[in-house]
Amino acid sequence: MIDAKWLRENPDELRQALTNKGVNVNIDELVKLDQERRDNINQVDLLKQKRNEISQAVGERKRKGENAEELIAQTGELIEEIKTLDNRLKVIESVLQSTLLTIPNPPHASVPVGHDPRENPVVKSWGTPLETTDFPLKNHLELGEKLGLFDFARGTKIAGPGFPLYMGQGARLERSILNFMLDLHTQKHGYTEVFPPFLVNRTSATATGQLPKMEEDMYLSNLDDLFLIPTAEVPVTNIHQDEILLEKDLPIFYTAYSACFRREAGSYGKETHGFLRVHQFNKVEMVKFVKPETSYAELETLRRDAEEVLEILGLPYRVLELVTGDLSFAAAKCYDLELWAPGEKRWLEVSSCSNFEDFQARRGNIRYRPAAGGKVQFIHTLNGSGVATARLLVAILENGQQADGRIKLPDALVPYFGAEFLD
RNA sequence: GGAGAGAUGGCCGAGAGGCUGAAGGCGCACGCUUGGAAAGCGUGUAUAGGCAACCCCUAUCUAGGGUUCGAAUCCCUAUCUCUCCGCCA
Repeated sequence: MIDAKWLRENPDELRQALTNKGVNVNIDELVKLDQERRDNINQVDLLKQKRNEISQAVGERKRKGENAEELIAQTGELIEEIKTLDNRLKVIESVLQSTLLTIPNPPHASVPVGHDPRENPVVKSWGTPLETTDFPLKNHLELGEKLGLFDFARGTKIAGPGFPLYMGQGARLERSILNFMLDLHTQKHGYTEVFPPFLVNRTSATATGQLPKMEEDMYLSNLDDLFLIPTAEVPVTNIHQDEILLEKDLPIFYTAYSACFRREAGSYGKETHGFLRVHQFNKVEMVKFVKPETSYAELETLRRDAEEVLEILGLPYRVLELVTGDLSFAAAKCYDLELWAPGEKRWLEVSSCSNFEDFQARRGNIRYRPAAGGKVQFIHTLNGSGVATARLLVAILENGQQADGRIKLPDALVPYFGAEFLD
């Protein structure tokens, strides 16, 4: 959420930032509403002060055993007025609040301005994408079918399209990958492992920015008003919802496995075969709570932590810096990591690393107390996939395929999987 | 699902219509003391909003309503926590 105070002082800056993000918001309306709110507060506070003074005087007289009837008689009108103004204020604040919740985070000044995802600059490439081999390259579906790694038809029978069913070595490989990533982040990168709830309430989904605008992208259990999480970011960021952290405890790094559930409404058509776009997938997420002045440095190390997963696995990847128009609702800056899938002959997004600055912290009321004293401040939150599988699995299969039909696993996975090859 | 009990500041815990933004303790910070530390002593220590303002004013004792000139305190509702019973991986 953006700061109303900042908005009132920098309406033009906000207007430009939102234009860059490709969003149209009536800023003048908001500024007006904010002004109305403050006028109302000034009025009603004055009346309340008067009422409190009278009440106090009544108290004093009663203690002395004196009559206070004429004082009490003075309050009738005052109280009615306070009620009226308080009610009006409540309406104004709820409209203002709900409007503020629909305003996306303005992009950071360093983010390249653009609207088309094809404009996202490639800021890094690692490894050499596998283009040709002396045998025909298969895609993950063909490879998986041959080795019996998953069964999409039965997954569809059980739940519906987009709900993958892993079988045998496929199931084991998925689990191995997740364990490998969790171990890397906890043992080498200094994250604390958490295992969060997979359903969250509205407050949590609002804090991270999924609500109110992306409700139709999530699965909802109507009876309980709980949402299946689209990413572990939601429950993990909300660990410290409504808390005041101590500076000495920052930064806080969490990593979590979770299944992720996405309705992917309106994305039928291309890119949907196999694992490329599914309703349920597995992901290891990294979440950081940091002091504001460090968040951009933390974004870079977060990205490095994600990159390292791919480097240790020996998978060629590239990093894109998202242009303003491609940034998500809550992000101020974001990098996407993409893996090369030689069978699909395309890049697959397996990680998004974002700095939300204080956007989520404001919505979730996550703050910290500076050690030197002074005012409590909003912290900055970041998160990044470290990384999302299903798609990672695709890249491992397609990059590891051999002429004889077997799949060679990256060395780092062998201890987890218990064998060098899928066969 | 049934029956009870409870929810107060970073934590523990008083308070039972006005003098309570809230005693006392712990913790924390600073100072004194000390060769240094511990102990001891002293001082300070919630958040948000309004405002140019650390003065001031308003609000906040789980949340939302109500009674009252005045509510942490009384009434209603909701939520959460705990205990017991039932069911259950």
